[in-house]
Amino acid sequence: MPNNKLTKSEEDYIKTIFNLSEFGNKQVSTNSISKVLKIEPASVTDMVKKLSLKKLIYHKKYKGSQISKSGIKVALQIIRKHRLWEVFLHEKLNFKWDKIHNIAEELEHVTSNKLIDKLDDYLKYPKIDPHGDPIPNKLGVIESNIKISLSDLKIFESGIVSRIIKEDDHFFKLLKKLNIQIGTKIKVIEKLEFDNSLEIIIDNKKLLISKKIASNIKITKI
Amino acid sequence: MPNNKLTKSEEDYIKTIFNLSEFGNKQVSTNSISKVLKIEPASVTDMVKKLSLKKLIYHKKYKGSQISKSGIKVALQIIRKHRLWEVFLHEKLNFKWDKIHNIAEELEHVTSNKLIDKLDDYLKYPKIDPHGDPIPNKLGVIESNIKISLSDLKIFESGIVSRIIKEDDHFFKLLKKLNIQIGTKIKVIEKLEFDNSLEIIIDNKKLLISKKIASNIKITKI
DNA sequence: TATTAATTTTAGGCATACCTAAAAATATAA
DNA sequence: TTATATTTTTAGGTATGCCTAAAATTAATA
Repeated sequence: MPNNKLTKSEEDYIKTIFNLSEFGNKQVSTNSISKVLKIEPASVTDMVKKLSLKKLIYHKKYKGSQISKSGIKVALQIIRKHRLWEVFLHEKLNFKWDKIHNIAEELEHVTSNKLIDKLDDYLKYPKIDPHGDPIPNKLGVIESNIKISLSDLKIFESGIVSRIIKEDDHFFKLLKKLNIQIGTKIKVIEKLEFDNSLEIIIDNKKLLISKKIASNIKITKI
Repeated sequence: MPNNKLTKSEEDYIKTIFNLSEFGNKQVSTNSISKVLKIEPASVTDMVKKLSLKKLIYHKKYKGSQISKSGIKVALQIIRKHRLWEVFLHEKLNFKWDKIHNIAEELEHVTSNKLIDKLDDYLKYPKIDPHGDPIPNKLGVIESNIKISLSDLKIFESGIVSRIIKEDDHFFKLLKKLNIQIGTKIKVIEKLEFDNSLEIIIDNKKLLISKKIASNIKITKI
């Protein structure tokens, strides 16, 4: 039960731990949090203790952190805010989809629940954000939809890009150059044994992408 | 020249000092800042020193603070953000005009300039916010319009309510009860010598309001 | 298994932005 | 003009959220 309002920092940690935990199932290491948030491990330990006291996560010394039920609840609401603001920025203010993440990162910490519910209504209750990520509803429920990683597609299978996992400016730029965005149709025609690169076809053009790139792109099979 | 980004606190102080200074003309006392922000005078002194170092204000020990040119520039941009968000909340999200202030108070600190310019465009460059306050443009320029206090109206003169000065929930509720809002037409028919109360007519109904109420309502004469 | 390497935690510090209590300066009133 | 009241500042303290360096624990490897 999250009684008190959380600080921006606390919210950032909860969101990160949730994202790393794969829906609360995995233990999350101090180091991994440190890397995502670019905060030293020692500082992460401090905060992780604090969140543990607030029962938002469970933490055992040297054993990593696991997000609690109330932690998940909190995380889903932050993610809801983030993604609704992304929809707003993209659809209403005409921001390019690769520019919205950083701004939404700030807007997600604005506290009013009334605000986010009215925004949701204004945007007509969207189900996914411009990156293809699903938007939790007011109760934190996410409508499930089947997505797999592009790197898990088999040879001669095709799919529609529905989500970009790594949210990073460099990666966004790369995708732009490759003409890959949400909605793009991709067919895999070869998987190289040498380094697991994928040969794919987009708009009738062949190109080669690394395993790392492919595993950061989620698609829905067609 | 404001080089570095300001913290939320610094922005709150700058805005407050600007508001108290009547467009940079008046010295602002440490006590008055303390009262508006509900922060102890000793803490105000700390911050005022800091802002002075950043050349956003001039401060002489025991003599009060005066906002500088670059301070005014900063203040106008914060005010611009605040009022544009108020327009958004009122017009797009259908918030009642007496509910928007607190939310805008948070949104005004979101940093992206690109965001606020796109919002301005989306809202079609509004000139006033839902309280009737003018919105500075990108360059900080405010379109002037002649407004006087309702308490300065003479007997048998009329005006349209264009601005509520005191931003306070109790006052908003009172105005609601009196049926006074932005756009309301008011005619003064009597000024009582006893306590300077005003007898006014709204919608053909007579009522009595105190000097204090009247001086917190700005109108444009008609 | 013993040693080395990596991870995590503890301990002690720092900046921000607030606080209280007391001192200094200024303003007001007798 | 002197005494008193008010305002403002100084001095010292606190919580938050970060840091570095070193110690403790766990993991990897020879």
